[in-house]
Amino acid sequence: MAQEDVFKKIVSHCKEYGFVFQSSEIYDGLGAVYDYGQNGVELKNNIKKYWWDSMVLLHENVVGIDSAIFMHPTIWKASGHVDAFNDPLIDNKDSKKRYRADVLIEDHLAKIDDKVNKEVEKAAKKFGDSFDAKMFRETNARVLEQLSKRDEVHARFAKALNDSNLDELRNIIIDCEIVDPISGTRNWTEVRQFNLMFATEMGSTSDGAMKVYLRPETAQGIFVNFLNVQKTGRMKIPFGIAQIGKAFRNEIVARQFIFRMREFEQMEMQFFVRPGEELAWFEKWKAERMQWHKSLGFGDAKYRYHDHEKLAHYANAATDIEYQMPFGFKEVEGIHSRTDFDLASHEKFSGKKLQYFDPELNQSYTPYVIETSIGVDRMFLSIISASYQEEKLENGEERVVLRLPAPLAPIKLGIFPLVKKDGLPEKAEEIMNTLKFDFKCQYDEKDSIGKRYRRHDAIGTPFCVTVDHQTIEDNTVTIRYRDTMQQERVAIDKLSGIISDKVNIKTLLKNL
RNA sequence: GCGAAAGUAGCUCAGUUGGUAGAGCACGACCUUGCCAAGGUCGGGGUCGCGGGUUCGAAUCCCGUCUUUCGCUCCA
Repeated sequence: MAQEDVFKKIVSHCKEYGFVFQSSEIYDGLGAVYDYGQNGVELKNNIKKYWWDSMVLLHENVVGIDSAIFMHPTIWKASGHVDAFNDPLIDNKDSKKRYRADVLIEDHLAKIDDKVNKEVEKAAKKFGDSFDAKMFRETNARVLEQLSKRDEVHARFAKALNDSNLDELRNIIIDCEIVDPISGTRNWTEVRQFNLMFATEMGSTSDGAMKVYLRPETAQGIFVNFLNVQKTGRMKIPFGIAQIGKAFRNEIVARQFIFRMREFEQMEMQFFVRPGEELAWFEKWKAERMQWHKSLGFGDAKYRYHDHEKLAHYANAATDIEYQMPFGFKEVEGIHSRTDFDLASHEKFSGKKLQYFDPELNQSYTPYVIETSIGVDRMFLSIISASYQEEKLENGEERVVLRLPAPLAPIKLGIFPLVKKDGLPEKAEEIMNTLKFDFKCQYDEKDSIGKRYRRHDAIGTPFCVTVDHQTIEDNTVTIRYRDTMQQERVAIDKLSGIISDKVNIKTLLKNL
């Protein structure tokens, strides 16, 4: 089966079995926004718990917070998002290609500069050591004109950028007769601004409302609380702050199901270290995070690192952990060495000192930061993709089974009476009522027993028990395993012992 | 945003040159059966994405629009 078909089936499966629904579906949907259904939310919560516990429970020096989605707007100036998330874009109508208008102009100006410089060099050769720019200008009207035209465009460009004047950017492209490198034409659309941050207003308009953004990442909530946590928690460097929460990006193109959404959830941890020690910590977290993924048992070959060659302005090392999705290897988690960029920038913009006094070194410094940032929804997709299997059975039939790691499964145990009479439903309910405090159980008496097993295969339930007539006599049930489809007869009071360990997040954590 | 394709029941789809909408699965009730998607009877569910137009009559033809998917593009 082609990979795209597998992906389509996974998307359908997610809807059919209550994992993921398109947002606002009865109103034709809302682009690139999705809702998690009754099974999806359980799986997602389990993923979050696995991450949270691996960070906060297993590391004495990592604590969590839950910061607000709304933050002071200046935070996004300090973080660089206000500038970096604003791209003026223009399309060429012939080649159908899209360009950043400012990059187009910059490239053009670089070419002109190059050309003028060559002319100057040529003249320098001709005039020898006695050459100077003034002399050259006086003797070469043509180049003089070029120089002045160049300076004029540079000035216009700088002003247009400063004013965010989109029309002027387009005028420059037209006036400079910039052509599309592919189509070679000058058939351009308008320049449009794409702001990747969602904005809303806070405060009543009569008082003068303030424009606030929905956070495009959770990390800044951690940075601005760095001192609060460090002081009140008496944290000593090195230490980390973890957070799980929603983030919002107004993506130009959001595609591939829940892989790229406009509203999504992140699990981020910022780890504060001594300057100079950041690269060693970067390597440590890089390895540790990979181990977290591999512990799910989907096969090590499904994961790889992708080291960044081109680094963002704040980073001095960066890597992605990629997972082999049905549509190729894709980033699931990013690990970045962010230097002191964020804390230093917030110091500058807020005017508050964000430093740590290190008693061992007997000095204060702005800590360096290693960030681990993982998309919950991408993780969800990778787990569903890895777990979804269509199996050919010995009898020639096919079954669809979600081989989720048991601790992540939405339902841990299906409880069925073999028939809907003879007191079997009552007995099944009784078992349900004793076990439901320990893990998520689901009772089902509808349809044949085989059908009920298959329904639970489809949502990844690792265990099902069936109450039959023998149960009434000797208090034993059959337990049926999802992966092998094998059954065995066990005493009811042994059930909890058999299942508990296998479905506990602890089981995953102990592999780390 | 550009280009292409698609949109009919919860799902997968059929629907003839235009004549008031169908199947399988799923869902609900009951009967029979009882360990791997059983059989039977009955039943619920659709203003055919939405809005206009042509026509005596539109799921079907025309225009517009919305949404989705894929490609381009972008991606901290």
